[in-house]
Amino acid sequence: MIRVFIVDDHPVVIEGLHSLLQNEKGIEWAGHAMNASSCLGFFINNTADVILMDINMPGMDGIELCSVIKNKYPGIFVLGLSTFNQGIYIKKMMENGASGYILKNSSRDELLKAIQTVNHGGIYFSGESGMALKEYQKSSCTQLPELSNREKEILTLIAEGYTNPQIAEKLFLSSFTVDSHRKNLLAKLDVKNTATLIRLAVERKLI
Amino acid sequence: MIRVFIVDDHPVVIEGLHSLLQNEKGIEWAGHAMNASSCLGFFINNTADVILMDINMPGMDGIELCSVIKNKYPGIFVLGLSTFNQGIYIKKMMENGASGYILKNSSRDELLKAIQTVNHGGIYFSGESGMALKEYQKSSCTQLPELSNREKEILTLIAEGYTNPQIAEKLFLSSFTVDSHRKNLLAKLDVKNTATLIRLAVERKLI
DNA sequence: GCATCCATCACCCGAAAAGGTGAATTTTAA
DNA sequence: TTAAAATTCACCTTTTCGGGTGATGGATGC
Repeated sequence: MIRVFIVDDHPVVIEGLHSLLQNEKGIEWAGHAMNASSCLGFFINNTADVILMDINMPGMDGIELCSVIKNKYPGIFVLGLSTFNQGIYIKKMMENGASGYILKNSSRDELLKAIQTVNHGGIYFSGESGMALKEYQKSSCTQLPELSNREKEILTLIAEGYTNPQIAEKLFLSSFTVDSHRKNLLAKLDVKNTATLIRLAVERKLI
Repeated sequence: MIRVFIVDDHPVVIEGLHSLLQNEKGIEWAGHAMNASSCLGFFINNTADVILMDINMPGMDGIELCSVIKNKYPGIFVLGLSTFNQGIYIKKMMENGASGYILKNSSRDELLKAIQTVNHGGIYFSGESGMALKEYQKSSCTQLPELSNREKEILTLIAEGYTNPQIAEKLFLSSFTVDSHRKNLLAKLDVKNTATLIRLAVERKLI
């Protein structure tokens, strides 16, 4: 029996999910909340296995609530829930400990599949949101200024810990040249020093 | 109709999956291969929607094959398949474009669920492998030397691009002190300069 | 009580990075 | 063909980094 709790500020959604899940064997309706604080209040004296959590809510939003819940109750699995397919929110939700993400207009089968999957520790994305996540990750990479091959090459060597003279020796270049490329990298990516350069490069998977 | 292709060097596994899937409506058996090269050969003149791919194979392994397949045929979804629950392989497989991972001893239901999920672009992890992935990520972080709170604080500020004097000002410390912590970070994490320090920190999620 | 780690501060020195400016050649794209 | 971008090289200055060494007080733990 999987105890499911809902957090959503739209009564329609709560009702809809309730009617979808109420006759489902294996699923128990643990309760619902319409904002973050009443959700946290519920979990002081009660518990559940899976929380279906809206991302957009007044006050504390789903992303923050998710983080709080997972810190306090790591055993409860959170499934993100939203009307729209917004990669950036999906990503943030996952970074804050969610186990997956589904759309509110998902089919009953998909909803059940998602609940069952996350309930035993799995990760679930509905097809469209999985796509959106990949799209987002792609777009967040391509919106960066494009680097030339030489620049990428030098960026990689910087990340590997080589200094300008060492890179120059490796690539049969003057140390001045490497320095120029390095400065161009800082300018192009709009960062001030090696630390931020490498952080950006790793986070955006440029290397 | 989802066309499923299997790559596995164990005849038993192929037979087992075949009998599991052959009477399933919505699933079509596209074929099988027992090594990477015959798999690639198949896809020259044929296609499929989902490939169930063993991770451990003689010759080119599943991780490499997955990468090749996804480069040549991005529309085909790959589902990793293995007997054991090894986080590191799961992670590599995902980095090479797989859409998920299941264990060979998964239930028939789980297998179908996984195939359906990845077929429409979703991401699927069986409960145990999702756990293993998280475990791996955790363990790959904890095997690093532990940093003190002050060190973590300073590491974060370095990654944000602040110099020693700027950090000193922010934390009401002497610039010498910040420099000491910085050198300790380099020593503890066994890296030679800021570039490798930040790369490690971002990759291992220390910040 | 003593060892260990943390956090703090200090100094010397050489190497490296970063900011600025300028310029030649080659490649690429419009 | 012509303009733009990439690649290459050069020098100057100031700041920052990184290696080494050493010291003090406080907390923690055995």
